Amino acid sequence: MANNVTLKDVARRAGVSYQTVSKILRNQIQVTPEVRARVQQAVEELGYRPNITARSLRLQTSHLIGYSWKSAHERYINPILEEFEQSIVDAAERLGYHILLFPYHQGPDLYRTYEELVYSGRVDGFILSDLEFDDPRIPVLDRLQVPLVAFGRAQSDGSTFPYVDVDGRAGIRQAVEHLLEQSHQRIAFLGWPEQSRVGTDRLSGYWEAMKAAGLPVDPAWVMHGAGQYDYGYTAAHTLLDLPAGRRTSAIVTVYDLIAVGAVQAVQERGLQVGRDVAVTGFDDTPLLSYLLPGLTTLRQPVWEIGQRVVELLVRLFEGDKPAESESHVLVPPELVIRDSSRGYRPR
Amino acid sequence: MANNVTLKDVARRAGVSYQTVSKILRNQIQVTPEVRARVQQAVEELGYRPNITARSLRLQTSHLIGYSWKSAHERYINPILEEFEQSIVDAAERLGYHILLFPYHQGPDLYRTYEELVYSGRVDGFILSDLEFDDPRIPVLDRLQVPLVAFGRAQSDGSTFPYVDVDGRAGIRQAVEHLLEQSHQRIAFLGWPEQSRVGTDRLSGYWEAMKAAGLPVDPAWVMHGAGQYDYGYTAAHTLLDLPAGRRTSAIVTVYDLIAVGAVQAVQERGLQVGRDVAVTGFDDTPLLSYLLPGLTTLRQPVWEIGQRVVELLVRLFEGDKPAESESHVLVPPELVIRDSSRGYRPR
DNA sequence: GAGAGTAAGGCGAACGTTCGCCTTGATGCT
DNA sequence: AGCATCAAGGCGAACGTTCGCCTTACTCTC
Repeated sequence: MANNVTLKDVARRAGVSYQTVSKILRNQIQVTPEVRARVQQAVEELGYRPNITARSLRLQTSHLIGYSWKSAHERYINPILEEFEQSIVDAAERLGYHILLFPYHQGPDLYRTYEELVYSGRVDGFILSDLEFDDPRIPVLDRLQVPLVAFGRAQSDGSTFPYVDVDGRAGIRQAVEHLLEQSHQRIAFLGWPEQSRVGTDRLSGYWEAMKAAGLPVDPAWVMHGAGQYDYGYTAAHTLLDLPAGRRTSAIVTVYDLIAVGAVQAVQERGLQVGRDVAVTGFDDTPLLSYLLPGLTTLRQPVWEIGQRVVELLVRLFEGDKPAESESHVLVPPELVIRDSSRGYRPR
Repeated sequence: MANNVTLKDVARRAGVSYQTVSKILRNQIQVTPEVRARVQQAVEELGYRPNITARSLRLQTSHLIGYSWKSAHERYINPILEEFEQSIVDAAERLGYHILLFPYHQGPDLYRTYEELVYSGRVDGFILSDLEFDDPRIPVLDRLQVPLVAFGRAQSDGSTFPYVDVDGRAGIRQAVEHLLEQSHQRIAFLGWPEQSRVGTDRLSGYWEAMKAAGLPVDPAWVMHGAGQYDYGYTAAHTLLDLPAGRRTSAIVTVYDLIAVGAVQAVQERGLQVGRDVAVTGFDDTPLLSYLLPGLTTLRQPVWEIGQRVVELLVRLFEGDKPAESESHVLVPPELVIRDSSRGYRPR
């Protein structure tokens, strides 16, 4: 239970009215040094702390931010999210807010749940992560007219909520350009299903880089799949089965685990990763470095994204209407070059 | 910003006093069916939701639980925590609470920070995870006299706060017994540093099982180390270097990544894991299953622990004084038997 | 038909703040 | 001396609930 030292207690001890104490503590009023000192002392002696609930009621703001993310299904793990969470908590704290957990589980009463949280004054706004293609949360929150910033973009339909996202296109472009520098010419792309928002974004980076280099792309090189390890494994085998003239010497993937599957396939063929076939991943998954130390990959600037998401949201709370360029932010990932894409020797 | 439909608005439309509306909605009063219907209709039409802040102020409880965990250092990842977080959010929601994130960063003003949160009425109590040997949070929160339940135990000094923890001793005992059944006789234990609370707990499970089986333990078999992969790797090599009569045929470890290192060492010797040397881990780390599918390990019942932690905490809120056995709970992990401990053929 | 009992709902107060306006007394100016 | 000015701090009200007690009117009982 909260401490029960209130303004009135402090006031009584300091011999002033409690409203005056409130104003003194927030520097909203000028008083004689003696009075200020008396109040300060009373505060210390009694251990007074302003009651946040009362303040929230009066100010009509909870200083709480709801964080909605997608529960990991079964034992799948998203390495990104923990760092993101840390980052938003850190930024929120810095700006005087706290983060309330609010996992998103699909269901018919989605609207009801959010409405509840917002109309009951529980939270001032939301941070969403794990946005999906046509995420159902977006229309719901749009309708509620509540401040909201997302990590990631949804489908580009009418609603244009503010977001901060990784520039997957620029990332993949970097990866492909890096491979081109290593004098690869035939480069495959293991992407996600065609409906995937993130997947198409990353794919376009591939196209851009190939086009800029003036290189032709064999349709067989571009694949779309839903799995992780297994998908990478079988897709890589398919690529390696192509006739010599069409066979790729490099495989760009949209996710580390897909890359791991591909590496496995390459090795099973008796080929050496890097020297014979280059492979790149995406995310720089922490644990992976123990098991496959040499994977070239793209590291998402998760910490920075978290910071910017919160800063943007707080600006919205304050009634700011940020410019387009400030409310739709893309941050490029960092290419981490390791052995899986080095030392290519064309044969 | 919160909806601004209040009890008074509903009351005006329904033609009753607002206090009556409040009571009707919470079923604290009997009214004629007509009045109830009028009120219900007004609620629906206006979209009334009780203001949580006002309720909190009146009831002197925030219905918020602070969750304090240790920020992952650098790129280390704790696979357990995400599920734990999910679980406590789920349980809290079920019981009418929400979880407020409050990462624990070491520092001199630790006390101040917690005091702030408690005395300001921000949270009703705390859940702690990642307890360390002599965790600094414990005395602080002890002094604040705030309801608190931990996932894990700290050093057993005076303060005996409620906790729910994995029974590491029982877990390791299970693992060792399983190996004994596979007719292993010389079993090594790769533990954590001697000061580690969790480490000594798990070690005692090893001793118990070996003693119960009446088997001698060579001091060289029991190792303490701080690392992860590297530690497992070098420790296993050391064990395999022992003279034939003292060499172990099984290696029990306290953490999956240590086991992975050990597996690597075993394989480098040209030995086959399982058939020649058995290895077991701890945690059933999700990603690992992609890379080392056959590792026998102990799966922590994280979901169940989260549920029980919250239930216990809510009981404390309600003024319950749970019995010793209810407030110090140990849950045994589940032994997941895979290939790394099967098919032993003594030579 | 008077008193007691009960059901339905009204009313004031309180939770601990913050905000805007008001009062008081001292000072300055002409 | 008379008036305006200003600094210091008091005071009432409001934020939206919940709680306990009170009033009113109706029904039952002998």
